[in-house]
Amino acid sequence: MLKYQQIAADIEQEIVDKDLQQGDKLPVLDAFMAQFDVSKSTITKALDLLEKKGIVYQVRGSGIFVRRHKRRGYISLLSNQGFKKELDGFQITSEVLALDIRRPTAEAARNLAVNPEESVYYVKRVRYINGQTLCIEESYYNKSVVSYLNNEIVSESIFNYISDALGLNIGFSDLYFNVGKINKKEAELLRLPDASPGLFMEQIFHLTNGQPFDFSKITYNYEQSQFFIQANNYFL
Amino acid sequence: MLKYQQIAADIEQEIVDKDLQQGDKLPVLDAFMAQFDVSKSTITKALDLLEKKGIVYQVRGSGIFVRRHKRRGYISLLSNQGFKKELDGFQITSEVLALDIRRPTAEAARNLAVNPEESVYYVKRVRYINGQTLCIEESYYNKSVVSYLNNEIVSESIFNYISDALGLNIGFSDLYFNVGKINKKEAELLRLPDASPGLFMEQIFHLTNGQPFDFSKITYNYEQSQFFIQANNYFL
DNA sequence: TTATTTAATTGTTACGGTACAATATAAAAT
DNA sequence: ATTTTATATTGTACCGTAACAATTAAATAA
Repeated sequence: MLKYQQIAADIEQEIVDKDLQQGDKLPVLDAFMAQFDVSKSTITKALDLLEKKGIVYQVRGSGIFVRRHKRRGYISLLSNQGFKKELDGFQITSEVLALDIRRPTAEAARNLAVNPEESVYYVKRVRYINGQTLCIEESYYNKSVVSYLNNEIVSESIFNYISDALGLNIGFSDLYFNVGKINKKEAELLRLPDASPGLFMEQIFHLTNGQPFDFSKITYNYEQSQFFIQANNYFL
Repeated sequence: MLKYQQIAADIEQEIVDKDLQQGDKLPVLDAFMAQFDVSKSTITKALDLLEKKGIVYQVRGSGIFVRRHKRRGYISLLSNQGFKKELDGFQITSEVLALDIRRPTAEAARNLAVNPEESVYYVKRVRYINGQTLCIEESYYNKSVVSYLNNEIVSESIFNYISDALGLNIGFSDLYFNVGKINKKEAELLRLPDASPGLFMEQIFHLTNGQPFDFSKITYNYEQSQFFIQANNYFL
């Protein structure tokens, strides 16, 4: 792990350990320089990382402060790690409805930037949280990136598999969503009345080199869906 | 405007002018250094800014590439400028239903970090896009930041007023949302059937010094609401 | 041709330094 | 007391340098 990453992790851990709240002041730059025995620019880089992650904000002439933590139970749309096994203490489980290799839809081929003739992995899952249905998820994986998948990998975290087993780095994702009424099939899987409200999301994940490898369409149970985003103002 | 901001703006403009697409390669760092006659770290800073904004991504050993533009008609949740007058060519207008000074709700007081006894500005608006209802918006403004508001300011952009007239800098915002069914009142204002799907959003805007100044609750017309987010993977 | 190794390209980390701008604090003036 | 002015604090911009790591391209070997 690089110096600035380690320092960022240490500072973040300290915020948790000391249970610092929104607006609480952290030590000044010079203090961090002394504490970690690195140059000013390395500290600055660590703090910029924490700022991007929404952990702190910096005010020139004043100091470095803790930013608001998200409310409990909300899904952060910027963490970009797919689903984890847990969310604020709630267990997340998943049931695999389909796992096969097939021709992508035109839409999937476009978003994965693959030839429509070239077959891809297709996975359909239902996820549960706290005993309730959370969402239905249909994912297409670029086979030239994710060359092998099985039931075990899919029911665990695919993202961990890609990072750890394949040694690939997930870089960024684009996310589109809108709201509508779910259809009969979706209603059945989500155990909701037909035409209930639903959140429809499309997400395209890319490696750090820009290659898209995962195109997912997710339909959320509106009763279980609470989301969180932190935005920064990067105006020019 | 600072050097690195100007350079970022220039590069962004060039991407637009040359109509560069996802994956297209930009000149290398050394070329930018020569073009703008600045040091490497200034170019890096400009590119990091463009990366945060989701305009480009950088790959070590390979180059700097254009990132996907959002699809047309989607509202970007990270731009953080409130509503503009226009979205992808569609006119956005707004009708002011209420504008007064009152005691904040407990919720508003908490989110604005003001004393519940201390009165705040309250604004209720309906926004329209392309002749359709877009959303209902109830906003609370901290009076110690936004000391004066009138009908004209409110029906134009409050954010421009805060930036330009008051000389304040908007720093970051926290955004929460969930999906549900709209009630009778909301249905009427949005010109939708009762119990239609709706997206319910809460957003808290902060100045660069961390002070919250705007707490807004927005109910979106599900037929007009398409959203876009770009996420980056800042893992430690 | 295909695979492997080597070299060149290209962005990233980390250092050091100087000057500066925004804020906060202390001192002085009203 | 209140406002104004000076001073100290604190993060930001920009420069330059060196070494490094990931990728790509070229050269070599199988």
